[in-house]
Formats: sequence, structure tokens, C-alpha cells
Amino acid sequence: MHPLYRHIEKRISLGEEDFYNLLKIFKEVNYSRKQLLIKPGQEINYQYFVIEGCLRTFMIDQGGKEHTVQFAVEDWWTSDYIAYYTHEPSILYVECIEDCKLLQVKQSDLILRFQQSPDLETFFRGQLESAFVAFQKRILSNLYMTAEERYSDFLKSYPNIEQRVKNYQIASYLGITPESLSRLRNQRTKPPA
Amino acid sequence: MHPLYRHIEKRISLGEEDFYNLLKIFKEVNYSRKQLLIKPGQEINYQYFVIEGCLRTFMIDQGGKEHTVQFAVEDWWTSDYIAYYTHEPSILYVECIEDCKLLQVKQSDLILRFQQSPDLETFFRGQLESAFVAFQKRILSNLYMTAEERYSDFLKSYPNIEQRVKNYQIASYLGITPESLSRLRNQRTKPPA
DNA sequence: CTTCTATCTTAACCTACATCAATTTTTCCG
DNA sequence: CGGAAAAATTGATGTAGGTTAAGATAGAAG
Repeated sequence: MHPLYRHIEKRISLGEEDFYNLLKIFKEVNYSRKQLLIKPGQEINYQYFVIEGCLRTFMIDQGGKEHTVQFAVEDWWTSDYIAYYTHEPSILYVECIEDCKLLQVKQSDLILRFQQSPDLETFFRGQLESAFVAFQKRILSNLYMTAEERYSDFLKSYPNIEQRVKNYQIASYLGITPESLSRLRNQRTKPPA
Repeated sequence: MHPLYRHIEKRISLGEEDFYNLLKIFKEVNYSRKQLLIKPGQEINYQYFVIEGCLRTFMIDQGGKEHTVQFAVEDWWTSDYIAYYTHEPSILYVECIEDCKLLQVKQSDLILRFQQSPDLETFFRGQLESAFVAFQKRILSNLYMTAEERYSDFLKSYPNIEQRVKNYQIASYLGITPESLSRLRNQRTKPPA
């Protein structure tokens, strides 16, 4: 079964025929490790469904420091959603951490389909609702959790990702330095003393 | 012109007849200062459009500390959106900071309308997109800005709110203590020295 | 393999913000 | 009004995590 079909069926039920019809507006694209899908200053008309690989969305501040907004692995969507939704030029980077196989889709093509297929709009509204909830929870956890608690939380929400991404990238997601993450990981293994 | 009509017309154009038809699923409700719209442990089936007043959505952690997710004033929507979208029991409080006049609408009524009126679904998808962008920006600013920069930012995104909410509530939105906010505001008035 | 570079770790020191505690100021309501 | 309660301020001190710098590991490229 097609990974995108499996993904969509989790939320709405689309006939196989409708699915293959929908698939026409998606284009398979391949990127290799370290390539940038998006960099600042671009107009962003596409979002991407991950068939295979691992990506990271981040910004670089004036001091040159990286800050990670999200990671994406198989079965996730990614883009610079700030630029995608606001139609302002991008301020984020989207980078491939591994070689990636993606399905690219243009926003305007999707919106046209929404008009013919309300189910599809419902699907994307549902996706957005989930993402919205996840971000709201993340804001809350930044407000009341310690760095260590956020790290444990991160490992839960991105299982097995530790092997796939660099520690400094995780640190920049948690809002701490790589040094702090290193210390924190060290203490986690000991306390049962 | 009805405040909700004016609000909806910013995004989609709905005939007046369609609007008054839509309005039937909204119910005007009034709450007084300090009343709780929502408290933890409830099933949340409603969201609220603010006609008049000011509200705050927050959680209380195990240590008894408050953490503010958002404020809502005239022309905004509010609810415990985590509970609203996930259908899990609420973990947040929504409190009236002033006497409030609200329009309450049930999620299931709204979803039924989406089926008859795709425009309406588009409207709410648009709202969600904006909220999503705002939250993503807020996560970023928590990652790379100092408390003072976030405070300036806050004043910009909620103009004139300073007179309406307590400083300790603003502090709990920024993720700092009231003491820190007080010191920070003190310094802001001086530096031109 | 071996070299080069990126990443990770460790340690000493520093700083923004927290905590605790004591006043002062504001708000509320009888 | 006036007095109690809530909120804000100020000061002294504590601490999580940052910064800087050096050494240890581990990937990648030849």
C-alpha cells in the first residue's frame, strides 16, 4: 500500500481511485544528505510528505546560533510553514539530515482539490489541528518543565531519533547548549546511585 | 454590523443571509470578572468568540505555579483548544479577567455546517493556520530571544493589554517571575541615560 | 587504513533569572 | 471613605544553564 494512502486513511476514508487521482498533484523528489530543501528569503509554495529520510527545520539568529523548530521523519509533513501560510519570504532552513525521498505538493494545487473534495480539506484541517495541539503543548512545556524533563519528552515524541540526528541539533530543539545536553545526559545514567 | 460578521468577512465573503443562518448555532453567554469558563477535567465541546471583555487561558503546574498560554480580547476566539481538538479532558483554565460577552458555539454544530458550507470550513482552516503560525513564532522567540525582547514583542502583539491584565499574568505568559518582569520594566524606562 | 574535521565531553567560571523575604502601592468592597 | 487583601516593587542570595576553552572521539574523505 502506498505510504501516503496509508497515512491519509488514518483520518478520512478516501477510495483508492480518489487517492490515485489525488496522487497526480504530488511529485516524487529526492534529496541527498546535507542538501537544503528551503533556505531563507524564498517564496514557499510547497509542502513535503516524507516517504523516507529525516529532515530538520531551523532558523539561524543574528548571533549565528541555530534553533530547531521541528524534525520530520517517515510519515510526517514538512516545510517552512510560516512562509507557506503567510506567503511572506521564508526565514527558516529545511535541511536533509539523511538522504530523503519526498512527495512534493503545491499549495495552490491542494487548495483547488479542496473545492472538489471537502474530505481532503477535512484531512488537512485535522492535520493542522494536531500540529496546533502539539505546538501548544510544546509552549506549555517550555514554560513549566526543566531541560531534563523536556529532553525525556522529546525522546518520547520522536522515538529512535537519537540515532538519526546530532546531539547539538537536539540541544537546539530543547533550547539549551550542546554542553548542557551532554551534562544532562550524563546525569540521567547515574542518579540510581 | 455584527462583530462576528465583520470578523468572518475579513477572510471569506459570506452573504448576510448565510451569516444570520450561521448565527443560529451561536449562543450569547455572559460571564463576570473572575469566573471560570473552563477548568481542568472537563470535556470541552465549545469554543467562544469574544464580543466584549478579556480572558486568559492558563495551566497550574504541580508546584502551584500558573503558566499562561494566551489572552483573548474582542474579536478573538478562545477555549482549551488542546481538549477541544483531542477530546481528552481539559488540563487548562479559561478565566474571565473582565466581565465578558461571548458567543458560544458547539464543535459538532460547526462540523455539521462545514458539510453544507465549504467556505466555512475554509474560514476555520484559515483561523487555524494563523494560530499555528503565531504559535510557531512564539516557540522560536522562546528559543532565541531574551525575556526583555519577548516582552516588547508581547506588547506589540497585544496592544493596550497592559491596562487590562495583571503584571503577574504577563510574567506567566513570558515564562518569567513577576519579580523579574518588574525589574525588566524598570530598566526599560531608564537606559536612555 | 590514516588524516582531517566535525562532534562530543569535561571543567572552570559567569550571568540571567529564580527564590525568599520584607515593604510599598493598588485595588476592591463593605 | 477606610481598611483588608491583592499586586507590585526592592534587596539579598541561590542556581540552572551559558560561555569559553581544551581535550577526546568519531565520521568522512582520500
